[in-house]
Amino acid sequence: MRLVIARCSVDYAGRLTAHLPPAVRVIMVKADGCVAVHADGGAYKPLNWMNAPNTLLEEDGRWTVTNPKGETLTITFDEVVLDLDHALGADPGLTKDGVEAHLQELLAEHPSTLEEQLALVRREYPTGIGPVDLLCRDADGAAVAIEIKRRGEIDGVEQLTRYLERLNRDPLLRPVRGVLAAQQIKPQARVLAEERGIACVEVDYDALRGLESDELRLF
Amino acid sequence: MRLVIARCSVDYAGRLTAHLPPAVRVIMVKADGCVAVHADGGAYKPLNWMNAPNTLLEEDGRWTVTNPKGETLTITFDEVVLDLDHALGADPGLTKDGVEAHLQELLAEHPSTLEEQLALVRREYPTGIGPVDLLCRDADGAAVAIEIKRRGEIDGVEQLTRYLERLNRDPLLRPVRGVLAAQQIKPQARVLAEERGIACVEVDYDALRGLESDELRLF
DNA sequence: GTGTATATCTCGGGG
DNA sequence: CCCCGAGGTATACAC
Repeated sequence: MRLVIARCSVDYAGRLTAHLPPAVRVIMVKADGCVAVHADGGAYKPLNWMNAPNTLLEEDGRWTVTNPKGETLTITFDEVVLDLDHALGADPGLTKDGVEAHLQELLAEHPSTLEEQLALVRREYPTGIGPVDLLCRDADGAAVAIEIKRRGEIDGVEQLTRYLERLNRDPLLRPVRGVLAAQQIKPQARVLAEERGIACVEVDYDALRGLESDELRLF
Repeated sequence: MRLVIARCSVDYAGRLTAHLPPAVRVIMVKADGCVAVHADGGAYKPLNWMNAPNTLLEEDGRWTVTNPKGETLTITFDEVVLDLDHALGADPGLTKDGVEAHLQELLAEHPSTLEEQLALVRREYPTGIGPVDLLCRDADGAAVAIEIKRRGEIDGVEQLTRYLERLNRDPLLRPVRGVLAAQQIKPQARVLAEERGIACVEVDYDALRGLESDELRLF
């Protein structure tokens, strides 16, 4: 990782055109070649950047970063305050918990927490325009498509609506109804879902994890 | 801007739980208080971070960053390689060109590039669930709702569909048809749009800018 | 503040 | 490679 503090101006030309007038900034060059120009504020996002892979041409008072797509980032230096380089080595990486994937696992294991006697047919059931999270059969054997979100919003209702429209073309599945399952469902998503005959179920993530650990205790 | 290079482990607890095992990383603390932990690769996004506003509690070998929502980022230091602080001052900020806003301006000025004799009624016409980019009247006086995107994708078709459903409830406007205008329209968006009777127009941004500069030359 | 749409979104997975 | 979906999305803007 190379860290440069310098008074500089920056120009980006690619997906858009952007310009930074001269000021003192921090330039971060990582081992994979990516370059980021940071100001002293404004969250973690850099003012300007260029992701790897790219090539860095270092000339007198000017860097030109070019990527294979033909985008360029040009940094023009007025004054360099600091320029240091320190190898960090590979990072072991981040471990996460609590995301939608885990919620999907838990609900796939315990579909009856959404609705009595609901039985899983398949996770990630393909529809031609993307996979629906869970396909189930209810107590009467009717198909139920379930979309799982951490937060239920309008997008999720739209997504499930598209899947339902597709699934209902299949004579072997028809009629398919929809369930939106989320830890929290926004009122306007609930309204839109109800207009479309889609059920909404709020899911208790911690309770589901409890079920899971109860099962583990049995073995 | 404070820059620390250190062997450290990091834990985040908030919207999810995440852990970083010990390794050498760069920690960036900006003037606004935001903290970002960077590895030596992987684009501009930090491995872990905490945005402003927050409070940084610096203890012996451990930083605890807490924000008002109750999320915490804990950095435990094994060894500090470097710790420097340099005030950068305020940044004049980025100037951009080529985004949707400019495309909207240009098309509001030249609606006839989308369709002959099309005339602007209003930009950002309110619908109750958000504003439609342009509302126009065509050669026959019929209302046309136009959604403008840099890239036309399924989301844009969904969005315009929602607006059209709303606008068509208004007896003074009805019937309203839709046009999706974008620099590039993806095939699957085109298919969905056509299924719904929405026209697709690909827009030449450079040609529009040319029109604009031609006009400027007349004055 | 909520709701809505944008982003040089980034990032990862599957075909 | 593109398509698609998720994100601790972040960010801006209107109501």
